[in-house]
Amino acid sequence: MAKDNQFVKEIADIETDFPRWYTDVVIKTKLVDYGPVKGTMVIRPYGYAIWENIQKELDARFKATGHQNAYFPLLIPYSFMTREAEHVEGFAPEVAVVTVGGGETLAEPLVIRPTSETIIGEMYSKWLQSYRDLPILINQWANVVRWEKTTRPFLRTSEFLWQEGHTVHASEEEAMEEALTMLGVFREFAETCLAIPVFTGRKTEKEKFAGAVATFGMEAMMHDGKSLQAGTSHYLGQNFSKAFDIQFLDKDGTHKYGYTTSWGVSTRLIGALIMAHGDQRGLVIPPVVAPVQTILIPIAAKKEGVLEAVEKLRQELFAAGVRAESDTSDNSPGWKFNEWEMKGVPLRIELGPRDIEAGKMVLVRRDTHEKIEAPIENAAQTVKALLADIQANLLEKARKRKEERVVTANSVEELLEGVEKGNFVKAGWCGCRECEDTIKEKTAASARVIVEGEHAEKCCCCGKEAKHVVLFARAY
RNA sequence: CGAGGUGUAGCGCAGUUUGGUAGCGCGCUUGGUUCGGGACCAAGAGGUCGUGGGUUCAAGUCCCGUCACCUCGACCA
Repeated sequence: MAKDNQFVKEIADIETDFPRWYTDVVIKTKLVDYGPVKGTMVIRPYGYAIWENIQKELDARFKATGHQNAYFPLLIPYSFMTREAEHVEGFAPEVAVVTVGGGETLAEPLVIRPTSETIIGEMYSKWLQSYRDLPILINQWANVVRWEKTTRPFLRTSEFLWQEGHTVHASEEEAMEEALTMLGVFREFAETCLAIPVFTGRKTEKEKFAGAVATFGMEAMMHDGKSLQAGTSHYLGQNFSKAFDIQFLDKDGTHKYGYTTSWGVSTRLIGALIMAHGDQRGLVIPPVVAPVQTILIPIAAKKEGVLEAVEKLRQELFAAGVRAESDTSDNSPGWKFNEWEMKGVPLRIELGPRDIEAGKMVLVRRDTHEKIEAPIENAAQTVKALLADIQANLLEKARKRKEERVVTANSVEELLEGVEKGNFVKAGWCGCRECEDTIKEKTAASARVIVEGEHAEKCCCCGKEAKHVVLFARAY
């Protein structure tokens, strides 16, 4: 394989120095910049455009499953946090608290939301009267703040953008179904739009959301074989409905507590797609969410007719629904090739005097680097077909890696060997916390999800009868 | 929170060991020639060396404090 380093001088080696590669790429491609406050990031236009595309796709899916958008306040009375015991225990260490407003010390401190179960629960208790009001199916697009100790752009920041769905149902079954449905929506979205195949399943007690009865997670395999939690869906049972008095009068004339769920994905998804698809030349953005799907590069731009031909082609593509841009800057073509490859644009079109004369264009795929000559006629059709093929190819590549890099282990030693080679490891587990902690301690791997429909004889740690097969991995 | 590292022009760095006029590359501005994988020539602009104090005739350099960021670990979307 050709040395990609000859093209990219300014990005750390992706195989040997992956963390550094990541920060190099997100900064140099202008996805983000660091904010002045520790752990904060500025999402720059190129990064925000990816988020907008993610929002658009997800929002359509939420609406299609019956949800409506709303917006709840950023500031939450501190006392709300303390109403659900596990919840406050989990979140208190990382909340930011406002104590002064208008120059005066506040009577009650206000929490900047780390998540909104509490304030939304408070409002739902007001809104819910009758079984006829159910289900309540609301989503909000918002920012949240969690005072994290170590941070990295997109993956963990003090403030991040996300969506959080919060629903109330009349029965346990219905709420559980909702939690699983939304997990499925996340999964389908990840595969269709981000080209990231994921593992989904229930989380262990240790890993579940603070205040949930059950948490279901979506885990994605990154380039280095580590796992990234890319989304979660929680079945909250009656924990929050009891803490916030979310009751309704049922058909039988008695008051009952509702069953609630919450589910969300965040700007971390941008980090996920970077670390899932990127290569030595930089980003590789799946066409569905790419801010620029096709970049047109004029060759010998000052020659007569070149810029005109490029602009005509760009407009034609744009009219056909392709996010196409042209780079008419003074930089040399070679510089532009590298720049736009680093920025992960799925498809490049080179158009020079020779092509124009021959009625052709040169297309170059970001995923395979393949050069293709095609007639300028019907360009939109050609481009759309290629973009679809690139999307499919990225998913297929990721799927192959996901399948190849899952191994099974019968002992902690085997588990360690597996994760050290950059694999996900399936192993039997007795279900006790001690074994989970021991495994974490000895292998630096954590239980990502419980695998459904598979059985193991023994716990890989203590040797007792296994209750579950668990997927272990080192995680971000 | 533990260990290590870095703060000097927009970016990347040298200069600190041994105190003595603030440097280099890239980028930026102007003009010209170029253009199919990071072009070239010429002329320019740009810095209270993270920050506060101290030592000294003199501090980017030495001493004390402090802040921020990065990397690796323990906890989290």
